[in-house]
Amino acid sequence: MISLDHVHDPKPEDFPSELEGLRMTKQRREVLAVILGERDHPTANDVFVRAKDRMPTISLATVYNCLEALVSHQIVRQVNFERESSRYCPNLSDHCHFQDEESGKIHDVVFKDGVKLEDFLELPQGTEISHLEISLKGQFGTQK
Amino acid sequence: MISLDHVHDPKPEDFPSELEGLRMTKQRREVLAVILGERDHPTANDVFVRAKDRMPTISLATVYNCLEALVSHQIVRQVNFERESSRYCPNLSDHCHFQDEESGKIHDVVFKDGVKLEDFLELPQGTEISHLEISLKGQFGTQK
DNA sequence: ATCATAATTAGAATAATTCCAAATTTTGGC
DNA sequence: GCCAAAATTTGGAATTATTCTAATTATGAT
Ligand SMILES: [Mn+2]
Ligand SMILES: [Mn+2]
Ligand SMILES: [Zn+2]
Ligand SMILES: [Zn+2]
Repeated sequence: MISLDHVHDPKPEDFPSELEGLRMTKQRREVLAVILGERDHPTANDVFVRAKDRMPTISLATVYNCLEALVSHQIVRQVNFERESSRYCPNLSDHCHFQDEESGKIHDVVFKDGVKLEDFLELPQGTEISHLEISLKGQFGTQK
Repeated sequence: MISLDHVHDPKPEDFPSELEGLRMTKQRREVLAVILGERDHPTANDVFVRAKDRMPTISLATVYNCLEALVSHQIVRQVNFERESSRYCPNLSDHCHFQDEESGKIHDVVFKDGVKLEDFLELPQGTEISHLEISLKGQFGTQK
């Protein structure tokens, strides 16, 4: 697993020409830079609008193509809340998502130390989990 | 909270004329009977097709209206897997969903006894959770 | 029965995403 | 560097789940 998590305000040039076996084209770099730059879980359209700032010729289809490439190579994560449009998250560590219903903002939520999913769920023996998504909504705590 | 969970192969007539403050119209009864009858987490269109058997005049718009009414009155639950169409579940007890990638079938998964969400997640103090969805995908265990 | 309100219906509209076919860019071999 | 093949990008069309609209029908209260 790569670790791009610490890269704040990244420039597209910061990325090598290949990542996780995926060719890093100009557009893919730009899309990745957008997602790493402001970690607010943007939608595809958000990414499109932001990417156009530095790359006015990029198309929405390309943004979707890039997102799909980045997700399938596990460079970014796709995040879903019910039937809302998908959002994208550069945090590759184990975590889930909480949406504050007042602000609409999405927060990363990490698991407590040492907890394993199997400790929580009655899963039949031999179950192999390939994908897990936990999404919460509610009122974010005022205190930190 | 009502408990319709034990009702197997229900007839629309089994339901009272009002449930959880919701008027039980012919169509709402039929939609609910479909969801309780075969507990395979049908999509809206699945429900529509099945409902038409006994009520050939029902419309898809009505199925959507009924589902929205039943969900908002907490008589059934809406279940989402990534960007797939929503599915509907009559099990009102606390549980989450596992989709077997081989068969596509969705299984209810219950939480182990006594576990609380706050034991698993680093949530800021004062967080109020109004909605929670946990969706898993993978290979279902061959052994029971 | 009358009236007001709520629910149903068919079809149109919406919107996120995917598909398509053409144009462009990149790559690797020479 | 030049060329052919392969990969990527692009604009626009297509898809599809869901929502909306406006007309019709059913319900419940008086
Ligand atoms: Mn995912
Ligand atoms: Mn829900
Ligand atoms: Zn995240
Ligand atoms: Zn269920």
